[in-house]
Amino acid sequence: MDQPAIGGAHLSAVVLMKLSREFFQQPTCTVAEALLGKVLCVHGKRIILTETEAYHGFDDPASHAYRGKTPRTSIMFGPAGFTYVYLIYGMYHCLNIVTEQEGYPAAVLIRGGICEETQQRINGPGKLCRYLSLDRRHNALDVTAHPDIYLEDRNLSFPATATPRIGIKQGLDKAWRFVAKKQSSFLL
DNA sequence: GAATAGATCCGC
DNA sequence: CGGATCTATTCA
Repeated sequence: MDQPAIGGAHLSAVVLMKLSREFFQQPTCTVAEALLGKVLCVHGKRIILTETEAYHGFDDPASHAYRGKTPRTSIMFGPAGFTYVYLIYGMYHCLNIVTEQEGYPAAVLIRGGICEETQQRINGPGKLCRYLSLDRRHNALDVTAHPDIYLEDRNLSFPATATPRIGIKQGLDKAWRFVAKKQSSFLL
């Protein structure tokens, strides 16, 4: 266990808990919704997440793993907490975090958030990866162990609205996209 | 090998 | 609404 030391000596210590593998092993929609308000840290840049999508299982035609394991999607079948970064439309990258148990294909797509430093809103997975300089070199990294790519829990919880996912033509019956409600005091 | 559709974004 | 731009996957 690598829990932070929050013993008696700490005064105004902010509890910055790095999200653990157990967190990502939960059901994919649970993880996707719980990620709202969590902070994605990549090479020093911090994004407060406000929009995610779940892709999982064998009954989800929008999932890359729908037709079984392929070289590209094999990471989705692996253990939770690893990145799945792929190139889309020849020019953009999308960042996902693998969820659930090994052998079950599942991941959460990171779609948007707010840059902590500039308060600038970032919407869209392609723009988010471009902003963070993420590409396929960052595929299959363990976000529960990587020193520069991880997620933080600040004990914020953003109420979520669930909607159908964006940019897909199948699986529109599922409300697996989670967006932070704007009423949240944090989001002005 | 060739064909095709794609978890996007931007500009007209 | 179409173009950019490329590749994973499927089909012959």
